[in-house]
Amino acid sequence: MPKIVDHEQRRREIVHALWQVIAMHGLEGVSLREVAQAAEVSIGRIQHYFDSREALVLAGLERLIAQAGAAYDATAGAAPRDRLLHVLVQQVPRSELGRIGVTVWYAYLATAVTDHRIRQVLAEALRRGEAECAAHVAALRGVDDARAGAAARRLLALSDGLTLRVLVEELDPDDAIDILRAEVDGESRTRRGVSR
Amino acid sequence: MPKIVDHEQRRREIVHALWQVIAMHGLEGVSLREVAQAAEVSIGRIQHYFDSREALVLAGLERLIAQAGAAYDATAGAAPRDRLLHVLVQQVPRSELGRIGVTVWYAYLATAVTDHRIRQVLAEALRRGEAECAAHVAALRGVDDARAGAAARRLLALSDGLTLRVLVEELDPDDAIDILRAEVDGESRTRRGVSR
DNA sequence: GCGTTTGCAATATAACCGTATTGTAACAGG
DNA sequence: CCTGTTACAATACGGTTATATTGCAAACGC
Repeated sequence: MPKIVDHEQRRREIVHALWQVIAMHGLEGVSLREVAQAAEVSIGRIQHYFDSREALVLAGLERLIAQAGAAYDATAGAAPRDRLLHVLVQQVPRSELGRIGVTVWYAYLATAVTDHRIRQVLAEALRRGEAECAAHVAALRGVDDARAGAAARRLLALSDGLTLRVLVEELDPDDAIDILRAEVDGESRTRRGVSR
Repeated sequence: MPKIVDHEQRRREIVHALWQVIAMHGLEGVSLREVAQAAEVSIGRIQHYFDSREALVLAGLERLIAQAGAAYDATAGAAPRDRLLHVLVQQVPRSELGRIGVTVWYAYLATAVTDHRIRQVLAEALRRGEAECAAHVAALRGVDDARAGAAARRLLALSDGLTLRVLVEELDPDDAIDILRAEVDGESRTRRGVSR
């Protein structure tokens, strides 16, 4: 019938603009006007592709998760140790571009505390990440599932905390990565002790 | 001359209401009207005691830091190990009241990423906490300052990450505390190995 | 070419925002 | 008692917000 455009691309453009705005002014600073300006499109267009501001914000989170998942899947061929390290290190911002992505991620994480819709989506992603991580730990150290899960939780929490400190500029990204690498490679607390 | 009231108490009441609002709706949901309603006072009163919304929000952060500092000072007589553990564990929300405080703290932490005024105030508090922590680690393990500082950063980051996961309800608070305790007591990576 | 459906842009609307302004009740000091 | 100052409360104002509504141009099937 009429005028066919690439919906997927339109949505992607808008969500990219959304991320820009979040990275600059936080989720608090997200308004349709601001996003429209960043995307250089009209408000009408955004309204056409997203039912509401809330729906847009949620779509932004879902795409962020999907993108991180794809980046992880791309490491499918690597050794467990490398994949584990990748998961832990990926979020530590090294470039300005990486910093934007992580800033957006933490903006969502923070609002998840008070917004239960966002928490649902985010919690599921966290759980998936933890399971992946645990599998690698199990493969790497040959411990049972319970121990691997606990170790995975610890590693991920450490990675989150380090990332947070890098974000508020209280920690150098390279230091954070060094700590994580040491944690993955030189671990002796599992009583099977690889002892570097 | 006229009508003397307790300024300190008035301000405290308003800031408490501010925290309530932040804990419920995030910093995004903070408006003078909302805070006024939570405090059961008029908007005029808030305006009388705080120059602007921004000043109120900042005062909320400063009071939060001061309160945490006081709680820490109250442990002055305890052993280094206990004080260290206190710093790490204090923020893990165990009660509903504690949860409110930590929620507010993380709301500020998240906006610090994009708001540089808040980052300044917050970064200084983080640095102070790290220094305290490092001193205890040094006393506890007898390592040099550089190593103690690195260990302190690691412990604090771990605590932050665990707390974050408790907040989004992906981790049980008791599990988080167990991990932290094990980290403080059963640490063997420092090559002085206390070996539990 | 024609009608229909899509893809928007433009505009209207109603709510809410921070802040400035104005008015007033209370009270301490002379 | 009176005067001056404080501590507000009430309200007005200009701006921004999300969203609903309206209208129109483009383009495909026929």
